[in-house]
Amino acid sequence: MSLKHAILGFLSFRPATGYDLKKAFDRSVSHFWPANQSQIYRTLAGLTEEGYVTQEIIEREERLDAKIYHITQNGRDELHRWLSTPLPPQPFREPFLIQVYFGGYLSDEELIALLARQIAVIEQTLAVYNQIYAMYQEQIESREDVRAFFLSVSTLEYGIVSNRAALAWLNSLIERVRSGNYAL
Amino acid sequence: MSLKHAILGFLSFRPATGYDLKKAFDRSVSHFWPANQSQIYRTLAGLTEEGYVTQEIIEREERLDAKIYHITQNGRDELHRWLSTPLPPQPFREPFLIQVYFGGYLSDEELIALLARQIAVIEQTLAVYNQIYAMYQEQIESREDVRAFFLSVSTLEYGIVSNRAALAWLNSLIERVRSGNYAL
DNA sequence: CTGTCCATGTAAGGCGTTACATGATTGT
DNA sequence: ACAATCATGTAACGCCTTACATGGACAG
Repeated sequence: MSLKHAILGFLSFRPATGYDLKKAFDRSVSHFWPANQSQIYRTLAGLTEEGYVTQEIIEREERLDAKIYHITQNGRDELHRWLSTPLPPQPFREPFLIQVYFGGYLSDEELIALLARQIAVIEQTLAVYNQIYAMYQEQIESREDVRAFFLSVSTLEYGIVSNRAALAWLNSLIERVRSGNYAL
Repeated sequence: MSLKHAILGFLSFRPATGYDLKKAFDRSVSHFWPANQSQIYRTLAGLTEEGYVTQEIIEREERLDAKIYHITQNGRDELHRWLSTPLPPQPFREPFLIQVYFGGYLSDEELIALLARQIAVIEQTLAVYNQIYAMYQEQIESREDVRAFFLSVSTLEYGIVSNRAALAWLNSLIERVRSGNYAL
């Protein structure tokens, strides 16, 4: 379960509430690990039981208590252990590719529409990634933790290069469908 | 739920048992849609209820009945409808990138080992994909359904180009970690 | 006679999503 | 007056995985 370790990672930077964590995810790793709110709370409960984090409870009369989570030494050890542990190959599921796989049932028009839509989606994603990347480029000079920062930003690079590859493939596919050149 | 439609896709080629389908998945789309046996059986039950497939029951005394599934016209319609329907953007989860994101906690050695392992895994995958692709290249000339065949094979191309992009990124990352050049 | 193939499923549990529910504070 | 932000959670459901269970046929 990687959500667990991603949460430990964020808590290793600073203590946070579940709400803070949700924002941290959305701001940084959501492009390769979208996290959902209710699950963050459930995972935090689990981490507390396992002794990887502790709760600092802030009572707020009339409302539910606010809870600030702190990582324990145990939690830091577990994080480091996991970071250097090879992960088993991950199953990868891409429904869009199923559509292409059975694309023989679609007309050229339908097929090209399908591909063009996908291109539009990816181009939008890339525009966002590029913008964020540019922002990081400005920031990096003034940072003390250059190495750690660089590594975290490199995951965005991954997003950019893999989306570019997908885009090139889609464009070439449209071209070949249009020209009827079905050579491999 | 795309498994449903992938199954309909295979049944549109020919009737099959759950067992046959499992093999069909493993042989063709497992690189972007690994399917698991128990789920295939459950999904087939659902498809039957929905009227997209029918069961031809072969009784085998002493053993569980064998069931051959046939797609109905309703099922073909549903397949076509789904194939041309835009899919909502898919959440994408890659735990390896979480490891890189928090890679600041690892030493250069640990980090490079992590990246090198990933490179090895991808290179192996690519070797397999390339081999299968070469096999298809030989086959395509003698096929009548060139267009449909071409489209199904193009999903393998996707696997190849996206893995190549990942590989290039990993190599560049190792290089930069080694040289301590943390520029973006 | 051991293992692999064929062929079916059930059970249990984890991960993840969507929807719902509460309530104070701050900004427009 | 209304919406957004802060902050917590529960409930229900669906997808997917892992493990387990059965049993004939056939090949080495």
